[in-house]
Amino acid sequence: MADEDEDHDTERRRPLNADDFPYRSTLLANLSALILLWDSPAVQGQILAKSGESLDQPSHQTLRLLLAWGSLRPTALADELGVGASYVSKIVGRLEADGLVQRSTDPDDRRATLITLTPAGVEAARGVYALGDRMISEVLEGWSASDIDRYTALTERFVDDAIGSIARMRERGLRPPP
Amino acid sequence: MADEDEDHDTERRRPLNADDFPYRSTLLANLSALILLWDSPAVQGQILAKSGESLDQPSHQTLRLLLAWGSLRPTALADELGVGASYVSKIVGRLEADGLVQRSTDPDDRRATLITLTPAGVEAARGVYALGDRMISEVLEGWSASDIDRYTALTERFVDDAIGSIARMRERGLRPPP
DNA sequence: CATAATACTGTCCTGCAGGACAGCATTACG
DNA sequence: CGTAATGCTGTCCTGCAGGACAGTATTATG
Repeated sequence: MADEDEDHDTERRRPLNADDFPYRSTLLANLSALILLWDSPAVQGQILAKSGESLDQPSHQTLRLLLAWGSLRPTALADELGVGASYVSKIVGRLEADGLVQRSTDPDDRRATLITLTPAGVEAARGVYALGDRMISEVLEGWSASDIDRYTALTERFVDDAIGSIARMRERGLRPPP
Repeated sequence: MADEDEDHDTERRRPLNADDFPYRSTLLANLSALILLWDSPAVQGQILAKSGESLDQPSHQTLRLLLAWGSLRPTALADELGVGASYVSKIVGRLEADGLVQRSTDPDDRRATLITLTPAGVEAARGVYALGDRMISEVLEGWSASDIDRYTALTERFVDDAIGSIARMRERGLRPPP
């Protein structure tokens, strides 16, 4: 592993050509590209490497969810992750053993459990974002303050609206049209 | 399955509280939220259901990558997906059997193979995005045309810059700092 | 107060994601 | 022209993701 040629073929790869995307706007194409970029092993590998080595993907996702939504019950978590309850139980068990989350009985319904991030868990969850934060800073380097503000505000609005939209989609139910 | 109570607990869940995110801006938090939303089983389930039933997740991802980047060689694909070459071979084999992609020898290096979407594959890959497109339309329903334009342009710029940034990150290598 | 329904956990088990390796082209190097 | 390096595919194999199910605690229903 001495003189390993590292420069891949990034150069020859043409980034998204908007003409390939016959959509109402190029917005979806770009949002998708964003997600592809974020999900690429280059980025995810870095992130997992950063965030306390031993976090497997579901734990990682769980921390993100807890940071985003606050305390959640295992069932909600299972819903969100799309896995069975017993599997969630195991994930949470691991995270609890690592001292990243805490279980407590829901005072409203003492059958239920609330999963909450411990301070260490918040730290870890934020650590997950640390690289992203640096990346974003780097990306925004050439931007004017007003462009940043504008983009931030629009993204915020978009996310708010999207949350509403998805909630409506859920209410409509998931059965596909006949 | 008669009177199944479907309304989850969407209501009680407070969406992203920006104060939880001690970042330079709320941008990262919102971009992350966007990705969490997109990755949620509610959305992904819909998308997979739409797009010709039988697409498993890696195939799905492969189609997205091919649509985004054009023809790719299996090694590049393996790189991008973060899996081994032999596994890619299997995925591509399945897609080829379904008539969605086509293998051809790379004229530049006849050892190598180029994977390209067939017309049917392009169709399928676009189908993957169809729901997203509808969702975005719905989300943007209340937006003014100029806000949409502004947001689209800013997102495009952001993605372009991010692509550059990630390319630079790759060149720097992936070794974590000591 | 008895029975049923809901929320979680622990144990057991299976399928298959996905790597290791060998094999077959093609190209690069001396 | 021989030997090594590179690109892909097929076969074989394993680990573990993650479900089914039974068990326990709490709450709802009549």
